[in-house]
Amino acid sequence: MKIMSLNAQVAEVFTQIADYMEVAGENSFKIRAYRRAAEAVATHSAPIEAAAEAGTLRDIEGLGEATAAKTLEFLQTGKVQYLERLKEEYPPGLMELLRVPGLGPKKVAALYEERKIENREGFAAALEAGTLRGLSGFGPKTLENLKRSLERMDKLTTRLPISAALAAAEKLQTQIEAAPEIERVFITGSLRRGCDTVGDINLLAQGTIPGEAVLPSLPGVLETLESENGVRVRIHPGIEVGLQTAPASQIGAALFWTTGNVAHREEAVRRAEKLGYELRRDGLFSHEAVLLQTQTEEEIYAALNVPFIAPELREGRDEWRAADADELPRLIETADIRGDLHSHSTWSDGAVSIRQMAQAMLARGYEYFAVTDHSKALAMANGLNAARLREQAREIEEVQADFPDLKILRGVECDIMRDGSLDLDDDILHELDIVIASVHSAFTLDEATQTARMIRAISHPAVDIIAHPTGRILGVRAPYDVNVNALIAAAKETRTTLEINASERLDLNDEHAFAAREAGVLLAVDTDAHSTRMLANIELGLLTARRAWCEAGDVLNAKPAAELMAWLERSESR
DNA sequence: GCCGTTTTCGGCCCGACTGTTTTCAGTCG
Repeated sequence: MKIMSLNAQVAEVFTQIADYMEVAGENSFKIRAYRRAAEAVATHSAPIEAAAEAGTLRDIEGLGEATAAKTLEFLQTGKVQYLERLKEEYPPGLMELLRVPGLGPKKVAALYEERKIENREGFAAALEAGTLRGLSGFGPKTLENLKRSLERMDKLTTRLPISAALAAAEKLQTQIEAAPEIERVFITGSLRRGCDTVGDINLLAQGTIPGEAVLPSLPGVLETLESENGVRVRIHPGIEVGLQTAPASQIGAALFWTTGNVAHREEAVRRAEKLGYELRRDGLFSHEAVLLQTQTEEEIYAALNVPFIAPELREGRDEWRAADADELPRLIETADIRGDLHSHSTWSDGAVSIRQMAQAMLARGYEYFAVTDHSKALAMANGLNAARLREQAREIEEVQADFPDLKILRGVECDIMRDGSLDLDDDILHELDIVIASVHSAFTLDEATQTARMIRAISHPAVDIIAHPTGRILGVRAPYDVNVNALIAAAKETRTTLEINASERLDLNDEHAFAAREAGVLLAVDTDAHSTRMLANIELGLLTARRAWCEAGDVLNAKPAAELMAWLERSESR
């Protein structure tokens, strides 16, 4: 479930072609070419339709004669015949099977050709019935692992990741605000609270015409649904969007009401009652039913005798008590972030050079950033060994000379091996300014083994940050089995920082980050940027940090450069 | 299918792990 730009849609076409070709057993270089084309279009910094119009598609590296032609075909007709033919040849359900960890193209082809299995349901049924025994390549252990894989996949969320939801919501916001008699549109609900995934998108319009007059006629709306309040529609490709409207005199109450969550709201209603008020969607009323100030949310909280409670805190957790005690955190903000400590360059699998990344970091107003390319175990990502890291140091030095106002840290994202050892020797690790360690393999270890593996890495004196500690990718990969509380305890003891990875991972999630912060573990909010446009994802990480009640002091990369360097040195000598 | 300071064909293409097809094919990142 994704809201997609044309770039993303074209990229999706190429990815699908590549997937079908895998199952068809096509030449692997051809498949790679389509995957590269997908990557090229997805990360192209301008709308692909602009390049198509200007006739410059072929100038995009990774697009050649065939892929440029297919891009044009898609932009003109909304389809690519080549893909349509592949879809006729193979059941689309096979592509879903390709996503099952442990099933690759060869096994999926075997399931289809030897057992006529066409989709995940058929596969699950065959696993259950034991009819796969005797099929070449499907021994008892493989079957057991595949069963575990399916169970793990069932735990995957089907909710919309916040990145896609925000993009969709902001687009709708602009469209609705263009309507006459609508003054302003607010994003509300779980999206406003910064939840990492959302079930639907809720909007609130300040205006005098009902939502029914606007929302159903917008482009991309598939159907209009039943709704008690306002109007609800389903938009392409299946997300529900609700729109309520309120006049300016009621907008504060409506915003408060629709933002939720329910527990937070109910407590507000109870408190209002105690004070002799009635808090409703359309305002805060006294006994005499006189409308009190509700043009802003701030006025509602003031009437309830507490300071304003930020949307990210409204989870019915502990925010009312903290508000009573005047102990609400001064939540971290974008302006508090001084740098990004996790980024990639073309030295490994990044899309841009160190120099380009430096320019983008400076443009964001950062004081510093760390170049943290992959280590050698991630061979596919062209990970670096010690020799290449030393070579890279020379380039960093060159770039650094041209950026006097930006401290460039020499770092690495070092793979944590299966046994918890690191992929690089201590001598090179100690040469670096900063070492991030992370897991990119053996996701299926049992919890005790996985936890011990990671604690060994956390305890390594050279390791400063553990990146994406649970390995999840929203909507793609469930977290591996690991005891996060044990990781937090180990991080606390060794003064290791845990990451809130602000990409499509949001890992740590808000609850784990909350626990880490409570334990006194420092967090790093990093984008793991593989391109300059990904630097904007810092906002998503900050929402998670705010949901974890983080103040600037809880976040490593909110420290000024000098303090950061001092912290890194201290941590080196621990 | 893409690409070219190796320029229009012939490279691209890594390395670990795992289970099983008992000598290596398939999968993963």
